[in-house]
Amino acid sequence: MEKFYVEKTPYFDVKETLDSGQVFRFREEDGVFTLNASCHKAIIKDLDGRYEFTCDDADYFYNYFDLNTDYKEIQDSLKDENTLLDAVNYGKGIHILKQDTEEMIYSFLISQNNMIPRIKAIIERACVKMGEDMGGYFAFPKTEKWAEMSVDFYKSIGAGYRAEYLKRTGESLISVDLNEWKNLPTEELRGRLLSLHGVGRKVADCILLFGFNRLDVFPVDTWIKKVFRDEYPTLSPEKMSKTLVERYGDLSGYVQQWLFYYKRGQGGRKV
DNA sequence: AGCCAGGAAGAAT
DNA sequence: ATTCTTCATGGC
Repeated sequence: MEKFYVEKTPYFDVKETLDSGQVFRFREEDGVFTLNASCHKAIIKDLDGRYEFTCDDADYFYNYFDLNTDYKEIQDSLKDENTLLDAVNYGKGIHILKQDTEEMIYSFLISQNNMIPRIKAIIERACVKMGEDMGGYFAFPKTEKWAEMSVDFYKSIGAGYRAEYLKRTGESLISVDLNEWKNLPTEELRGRLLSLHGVGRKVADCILLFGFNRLDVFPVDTWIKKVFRDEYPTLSPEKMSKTLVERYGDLSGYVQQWLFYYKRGQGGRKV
């Protein structure tokens, strides 16, 4: 196991980052976070002023938590809008994680029309039953496994009507090299994602943001709709997303995450 | 009982 | 090209 330390600042907070709905495989016990990402594991402790990361791969998690990006500069460059400033202040320590592409695809297939605690539970069961045993924890299942298991199996772990999406997307991705997709411009990459059964605009944008680190996207979910329904009452979710990307440009991904976390927190979390 | 949750597919218009 | 209906599941 490797260790590294990161100073706790107003611009980086592990709890806010993990709890902001972009990642599902973590738990908190007595202020200690246990996180699984792809085939990796990290234990993060808040030691009175700095974070201690104990993990299998320090380089992986340093990059994963996006610790080379200056979030103060990003926040300082945002427009002077009341709601946005309140949202940034509320989730000031959120970073956009650089997560595994495959993990984001299957995770956000499961996320649609679902609740975060349930999403976490379904993914956990999938990892336990499908993922490689890493000794004490399980890796996120690979595409070959998602293609292999049956629709009935996915229903048995609680996926509901999304079971077919998981099966068919697994079969589709067998013949895909996702590393090639990483070189595509955002628009074209979104098109590839939309060709997957069960991936619509919102899920595609979440995969683009969290799985490809594309910041020029603005996922519009039920919470973001609440934020902008007064300002854009007639826009469909897709047009709302396009409008917001025009408005916030390459900062769209950050802005979306701050607003999502703020609105969901204000609206009353269901844990 | 009905509505909601990090929505999308398929059908109807 | 848009709008409507249906789709599991569980909490409230």
